Amino acid sequence: MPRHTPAVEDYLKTVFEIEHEGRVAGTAELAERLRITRASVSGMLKKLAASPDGLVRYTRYHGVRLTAAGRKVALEVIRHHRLVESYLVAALGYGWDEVHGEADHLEHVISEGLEDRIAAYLGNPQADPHGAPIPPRDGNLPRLQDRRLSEVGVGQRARITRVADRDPELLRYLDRLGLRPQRRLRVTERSPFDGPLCVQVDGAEEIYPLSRRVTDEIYVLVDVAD
Amino acid sequence: MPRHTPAVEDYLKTVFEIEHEGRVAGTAELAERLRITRASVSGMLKKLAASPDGLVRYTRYHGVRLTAAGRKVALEVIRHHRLVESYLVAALGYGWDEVHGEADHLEHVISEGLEDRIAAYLGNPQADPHGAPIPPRDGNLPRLQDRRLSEVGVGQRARITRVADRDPELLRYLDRLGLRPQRRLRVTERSPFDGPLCVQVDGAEEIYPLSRRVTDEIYVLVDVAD
DNA sequence: CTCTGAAGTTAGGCAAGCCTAATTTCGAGA
DNA sequence: TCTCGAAATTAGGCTTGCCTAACTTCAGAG
Repeated sequence: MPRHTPAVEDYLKTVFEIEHEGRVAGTAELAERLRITRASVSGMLKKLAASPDGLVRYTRYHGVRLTAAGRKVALEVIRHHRLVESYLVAALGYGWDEVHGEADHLEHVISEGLEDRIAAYLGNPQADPHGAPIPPRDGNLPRLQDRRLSEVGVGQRARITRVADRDPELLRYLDRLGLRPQRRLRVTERSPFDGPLCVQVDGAEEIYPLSRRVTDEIYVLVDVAD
Repeated sequence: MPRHTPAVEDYLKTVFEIEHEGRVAGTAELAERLRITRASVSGMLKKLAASPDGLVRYTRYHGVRLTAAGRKVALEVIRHHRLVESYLVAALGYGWDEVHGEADHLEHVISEGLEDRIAAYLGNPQADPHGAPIPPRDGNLPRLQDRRLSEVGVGQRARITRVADRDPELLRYLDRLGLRPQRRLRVTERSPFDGPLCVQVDGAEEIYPLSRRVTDEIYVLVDVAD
């Protein structure tokens, strides 16, 4: 399989992420997430779709979709990213709030051989330090049935599956509260009008009120009552 | 200090290496080592010299020289390269013949923070797996008084300081013969007309005949007889 | 069904870096 | 000192990927 430029890899990765959240990737959202102008995105999408690599299907004014080939490249980039994050934490003492930026650069430069060695060193982990699943070498990304903490009702118990990794400040905050993947919690209260949602973590005493901005970034698996 | 593109970093690194071998970096040699055309090198040198960064002094038809600023950048890149090589060998089980290519890409992407953590993990090593000295964080590269094995006279004893790291095949060959940094050897014979030079390694029985192509790539410190 | 604002596209430009082909300069030897 | 081949440079062109400014299209509200 051919090599792609960092820019192309970033587009594919981002399209994948948006699709994985269940939306169609549009110019505006891509532009915002890639921190470039909409015009630039338009131009790039046109070129990508015209390329013989066939990574993307694109209908003017109606967004892009990854082809199977494009999805494969995106998954490789994401695998690199999440393996690197895991490695930096496990082997070099990084905090989970420090690895995202570093991985964003390294993901494009890691060879397949280095990827393999890192994966082997870590024992082929299934998730990165933020709980995000690591795609297997040539497989797909498991579709987890988790949902935002902001959507959980009062009284329900849940287990944290993952948290957004983009904002280091948020990560340090969550860390202080013990809101980490695998941790269990219970929603004790929800105020109306996007008011704070209160959680009790892992049977501890204290109850934390969390803003909408925070609960939107925490994903949980709600206990089934049967 | 400003960031530079991988291309610029590669130019500076290569100019440094040539200067460190005691020559003035000319267009032809840079082109060959960077695997691009002379025309491209000419153009880049002009731009580099005209840039306000002042990394390089350049006289048309007479080669480039690094300024203090350029030398500093070059040393940082080389430090990255050699730390990465060392790390891959020490922490991820790479062979010394496998790390050069990987490091050539990673050297441009490593942050200062990652550089520090790698150096700390390794205990601030002074040399990479091929024996090449690692420049200290903000210092210069020690000028070792070593010379090519091809210049050593018959009967002399010497200690290997470093070997060229570019050719993986050569490295595997040297490895098989035990010709590694710190290893001691004695020159037993030199045939005329660039014929083979024979060495006995570390008091072992066997004597290996080495071609000029090989002895030019091994650097040694000859024992002083006093 | 029309209007309008948000979303998207096109046009034109620029910097980085590379290329080939043509030309100039250098410097060593006759 | 002249010449000539090697070394270097210039001229012109291409791709990638980004930009701003001007425009078009879409889709939802009235």
